[in-house]
Amino acid sequence: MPKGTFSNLPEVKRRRIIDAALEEFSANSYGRASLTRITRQAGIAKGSMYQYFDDKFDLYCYLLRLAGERKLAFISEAIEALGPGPDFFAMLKAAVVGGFRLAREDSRLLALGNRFVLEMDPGWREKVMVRLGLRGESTIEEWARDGVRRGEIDPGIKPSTAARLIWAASESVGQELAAGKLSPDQAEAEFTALIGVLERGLRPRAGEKGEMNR
Amino acid sequence: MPKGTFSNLPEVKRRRIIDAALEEFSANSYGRASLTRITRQAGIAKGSMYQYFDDKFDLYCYLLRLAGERKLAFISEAIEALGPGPDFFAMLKAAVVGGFRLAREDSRLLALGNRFVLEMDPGWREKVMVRLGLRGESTIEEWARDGVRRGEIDPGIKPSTAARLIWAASESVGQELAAGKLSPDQAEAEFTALIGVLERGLRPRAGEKGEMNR
DNA sequence: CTAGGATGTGACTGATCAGTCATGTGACCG
DNA sequence: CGGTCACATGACTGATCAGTCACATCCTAG
Repeated sequence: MPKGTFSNLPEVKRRRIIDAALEEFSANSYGRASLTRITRQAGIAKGSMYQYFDDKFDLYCYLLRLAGERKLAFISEAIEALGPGPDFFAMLKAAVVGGFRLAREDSRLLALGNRFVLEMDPGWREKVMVRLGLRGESTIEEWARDGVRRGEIDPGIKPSTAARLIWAASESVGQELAAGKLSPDQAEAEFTALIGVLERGLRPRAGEKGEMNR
Repeated sequence: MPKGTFSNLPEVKRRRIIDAALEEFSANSYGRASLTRITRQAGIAKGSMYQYFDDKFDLYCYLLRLAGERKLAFISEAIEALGPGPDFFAMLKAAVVGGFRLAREDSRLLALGNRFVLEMDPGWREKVMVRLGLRGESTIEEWARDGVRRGEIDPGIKPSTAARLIWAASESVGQELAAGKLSPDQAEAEFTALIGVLERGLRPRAGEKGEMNR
């Protein structure tokens, strides 16, 4: 976490630092991002950065937490707008598309998160997850389990299989959105198309018993 | 390409160098992989490496080409074993699962390729593709176009959508296989389950016109 | 006005890296 | 034997980095 000195900083300066760091970490992998460049960009001395954060890792985790919180806010809002007891697929689409909306606020926040999941060393990723107190991407799998229970997903399909497909689809579009190859609108349309196919594949069919696994 | 001196090397030494380089580049991203470590591991002087290759990039491309050729061999073999005029989904499954078999020969070859697609800088990836004379991942999309023509895929689904789903699914499983989180057998089973769902989602349904996009 | 804690600073340390180059070695030819 | 040529070598260069630290500056409390 940032040290007390950071929260004491005048709003403008803090903003400048966050901005510079976000710029650097969303454009480079953790390893290639340079504190030296960040401090230069923010117009502060290198030593100052160490008044505010323990080290590079600490700064990175702070930013990632910021990004995560903003994204979660978008997702929650989108889901709540759905009203009570939403269908699995409706919820999914709302969540993913809601998350994409983060790109409209600040595409660097989205890019930061996407870079994180591409980060190569799994042990390092785990360390970050622990620091941030997060579980893995098991949420979708839980939703899928509920979906099966409610008869919205074919019981012959393992929840983990459904979750993997959905996760992979959302990552695929999310990466292109963050890379700027897709506009937010295009990304939304693209994911809608994907989820349409997946829904066809996952929903139970009348008159079938569902014996695709095991 | 490697210089002439490299091909003149005694088999054993060449093998040692390839081995050390493969180890390093499959365990680290391009940026973090160290030529110094490779030469140390291979038991040669640093200068010698520059007798064999132009630079780090040259060495990397050489390895990636090796990996690509081996993988393609596995894929071709699997597809040919299918006989003439295979169904889209049969071909797809054979290709992907065939590719996975590379892991049995040398999991580092698979890991190298997977690391490449995770590599962060798109401009850099493009540079490598150009050097190796490869086109993008458009092959699957072409297959999908053929699949639509032959009525194996719902005409309401864009080939690019189908291709994206399939690519994402194979990447998802491939990454875990390369990371050692899945055995080759598990990976094969996992992908079979995924493609099962996708097939249900993509195949035309009797009595439907197919109006999912546009 | 002054003492002292809090905060700002940038030159410095030690590490690592890709790539270079002067020098060394050994094999083969005349 | 001497000369030449292909290859081998590792100390060196210049760059970059995270992180440190002795010192400067500011602010507040007494």
